[in-house]
Amino acid sequence: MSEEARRERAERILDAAAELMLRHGYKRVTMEDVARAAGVGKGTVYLHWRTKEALFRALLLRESEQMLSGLLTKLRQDSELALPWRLMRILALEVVRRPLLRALFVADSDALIGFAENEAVRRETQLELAPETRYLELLVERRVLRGDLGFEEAAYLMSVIVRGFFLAERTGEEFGPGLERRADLMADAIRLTMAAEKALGPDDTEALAAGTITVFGRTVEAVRSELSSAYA
Amino acid sequence: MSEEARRERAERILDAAAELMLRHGYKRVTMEDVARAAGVGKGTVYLHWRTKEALFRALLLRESEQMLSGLLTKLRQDSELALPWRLMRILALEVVRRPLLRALFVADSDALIGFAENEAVRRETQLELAPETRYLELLVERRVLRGDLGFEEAAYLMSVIVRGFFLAERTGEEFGPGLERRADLMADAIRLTMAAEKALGPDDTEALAAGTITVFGRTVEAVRSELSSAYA
DNA sequence: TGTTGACCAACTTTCGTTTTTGGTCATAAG
DNA sequence: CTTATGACCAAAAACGAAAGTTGGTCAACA
Repeated sequence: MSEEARRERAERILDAAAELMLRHGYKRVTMEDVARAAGVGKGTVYLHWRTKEALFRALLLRESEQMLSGLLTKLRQDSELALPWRLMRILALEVVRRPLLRALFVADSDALIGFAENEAVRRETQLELAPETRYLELLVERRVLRGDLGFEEAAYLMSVIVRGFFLAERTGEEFGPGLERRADLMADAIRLTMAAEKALGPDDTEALAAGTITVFGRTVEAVRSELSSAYA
Repeated sequence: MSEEARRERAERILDAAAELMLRHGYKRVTMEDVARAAGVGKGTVYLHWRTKEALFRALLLRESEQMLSGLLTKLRQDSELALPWRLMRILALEVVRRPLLRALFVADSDALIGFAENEAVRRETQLELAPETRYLELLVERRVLRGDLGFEEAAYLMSVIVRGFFLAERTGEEFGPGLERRADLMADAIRLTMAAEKALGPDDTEALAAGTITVFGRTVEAVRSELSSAYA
């Protein structure tokens, strides 16, 4: 079978799995369901992924890959997006709008019951895959942030605000401000709490963008290479 | 039996319940355990509280009452504490330092398993008992906050930051900054994101403090009156 | 009048049985 | 020969009856 055909089949299986996972949740979906929905035999699914967990992990990785690719494209078009308040805003929105990623971050939906319970799976799958730390280091090095914030303090603050945002998303629409506005408010919170007194010059912004692209580019590469094992 | 003796007995039962709850958690503690530890018959406990849930609810209310009383005392001594960044800092620290309240807010400890699961219990027991909304209205009226923030937006932001803080407390000490520093950073986040451009004058501060004392005073009164039913 | 612990219905835990399911592999198809 | 499949199996999950607990009551007692 050609590599291309294999790839297509893997995608078809992932599509089927995504559909089923959103409808019934990880636990209720059996490997046989997935195989049937994808129009292949059960054994065939195992030619692509060694275990059920690996299959659904790939599903979330694919979703992350798409999101990060989109992010990188936008980042290349507009360097200002590398500023943390811009980047976190767009990232938050992209995550919240993709049901599977939303389920992973917001940890609310039933979709992941029995899957993301597993703290190990979660930690790994969430894009803690690397970028967070390196990106923050970048921000400190480039003096994007208030000078009196050390790396760990910056990491703590970012975590409080961003995770506070996702936590709030759990309760859904019971807040007054709509989704976009909520994201704006979170972005403002980051900027006002963490931004250096003076704005970055154009050159610095470019440099930051370049670094950010590198960091996230590496992550997306790592994600892709993990995914590709299912294709070839 | 004298009112005073009743009160003492109720306190003794609560002490026993607190001790046991911290050691074994809500579910594992039986009413008989509590009665035995308090040196009374099981029926006697039911002379004070109609149900197990009511007993443990009272426990958390008593804890809240103590915390809020302390807060009010400090607030009367220093009007500046009425500013949200000062108030939330001290409140967060007081909560985190009291094991039972900590368990309630951080929702991590095993102590509350089977009790605070119950979203109803939780919502009511957390000091959402009233002050949050009124206090925020006060802040908006008194122009303590940025003028471009409506009430709902202010409420949203406050919720994101404060709940983000408590969420972070869940993971314990894995963060770099120590507890006090974490509280400071949260307070800064509130001030920088939400404070009006210009600081309040002394008179305004006094007025805000007075209002805040009223709001929290009412809450603490409500808590006390709920508690007193168990005494008399 | 105030207190208690035996009592009971309702809930939870336990444990043996049945069913389902993730994963394998001998076989069939190409 | 390579690739795909579904019958098959051990292990895990779901089920359910029986045993054990526990929240709450109240007749008896102090």
